[in-house]
Order: sequence, then structure tokens, then C-alpha cells
Amino acid sequence: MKIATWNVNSLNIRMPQLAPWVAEAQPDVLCLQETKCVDENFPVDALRELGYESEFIGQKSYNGVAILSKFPIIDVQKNFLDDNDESPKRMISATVNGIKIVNTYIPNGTDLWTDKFTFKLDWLLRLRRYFDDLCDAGRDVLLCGDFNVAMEDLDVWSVPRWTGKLHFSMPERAAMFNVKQWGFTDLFRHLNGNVQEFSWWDYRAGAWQNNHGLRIDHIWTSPSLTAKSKSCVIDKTPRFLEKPSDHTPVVAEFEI
DNA sequence: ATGGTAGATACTCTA
Repeated sequence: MKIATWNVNSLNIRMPQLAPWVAEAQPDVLCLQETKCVDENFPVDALRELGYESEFIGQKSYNGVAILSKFPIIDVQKNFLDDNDESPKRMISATVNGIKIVNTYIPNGTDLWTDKFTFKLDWLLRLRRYFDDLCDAGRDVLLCGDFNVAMEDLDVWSVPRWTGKLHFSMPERAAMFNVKQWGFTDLFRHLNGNVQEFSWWDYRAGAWQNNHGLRIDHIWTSPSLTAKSKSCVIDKTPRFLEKPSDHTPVVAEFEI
């Protein structure tokens, strides 16, 4: 079973790239972030023609997450239980083939110690509480998405450039580490050792051309699911296309 | 200290 995560930066504008990518990569489950698509406009039929059922929660212009699956999707939860209609649409969870999948678009934070930054830190506390309250660390649990946090030195193209900066600051990494402490393994790092690969390159300042990237898109797994993992790769091919998303997919394969 | 680009929206915000 193959599970992928991809921040598409607008699903509707990316459909012409998503369709051939899924035809080639053939993920059984594809978790999307930044769909920027209200539920009424979600391309359910087009995705069904590609072989996927969809569960989604979106809003106008910003945010939005979805789980696409070739297998039945059950026990869907959209956003946290203490969210309301005005809350940004950043989380969707569901069970597919016995795996509890939690797909997150973790807040960007904008700038250190702004309101949006403290919202990010608080959101990560709530994410940890979600696992404490509603998930069993002894089961197959997968947390994935655009985390907007690079966890280690190897995950940024330049440590001096990023030290203390948004996406790599200590408070963000500590908040993310607290989530990890629930029982997660960073699957890409676990299976690939100390390689340096990135999943996001800023559109600006020639970041892609200079490989000035960050690894901020992640697949984290609970112990029983880690034991069933076979591979975890970052597929850079969509980032080479004209008008790409600034993120590229991360794909994991399991013996399930 | 600032700007560089992209997307959605409607002349600005978010990333």
C-alpha cells in the first residue's frame, strides 16, 4: 500500500499535473494540502475518473485539506473537535485499510512571535492533544502533510541562513518534537539515513535552481506501522514542470 | 532591512 502527501497550492490549478502524476506514481492514498477549494467546487467526479474517492474540507482562497483513496475511507474527522466554522481548514483524518491517517496543513506562522506564530504553536499543542485523546499509539497511525517545520540541520539547505528563522526556530521544532514524542518516527529519515533531500523550494530568488530547499513535508508513523514500512521517497518530478506547486510529493510504501 | 514569485480575489492577503 502506497500513501503520498502533497501540498498542491490550489487543487484546481494543479489538476493537469496531478492527473498524470497519480497515473504514474499510483498512490493508494493521496493526502493533499492547500487545496484552496470550497467543498461545492471540489473535483469529486474528475478524481473518481482517476480512481479515487475523496474526503475533504476546504474554504475560499486559503488552506484546505483532502484525503483521496482507492480504498474505502471510513471514520472521517474534519478539523479538531474544538474548532468551529470559522477555523482555518487544516486537518482531516480517516481510516483506510486499518491505518489511521491524519493529514495536516500545519500553520505557516508568517513571522516569529506574531499572532499567527503563536497560533501555530498552539495548533501544535492541540495536535498533540488530538493524539492523546483520540488515537491509540499501539495501532497503525500515520501523520502526514505540510508541517511547515524543518526538524534537523540536514533538513535545511543552509543552517546559518535558517537558524532562528521561521520554519526552523527552536520553539517551532520543540512544539513539533512534542507531537513526535507521542510515538512517531520520521519515516523518510528512518529509511534513508543521513541523506539531504528537500520537499519545498520557495518560488522566489531562484531557490529551485540553486536547490535552496527545506524538508518540511513529512510522513510520520507509529511503531507498528514503521515496522511495516518498505520505502519513503521524495518525488521531485512534479517540481520540474511549468507552473509547479512549490512543494513536491512524499511517498511511502507499506507491506499492507 | 528588503525583495524576490505564485495563487485567489478583487486592488490585498497569505505563503
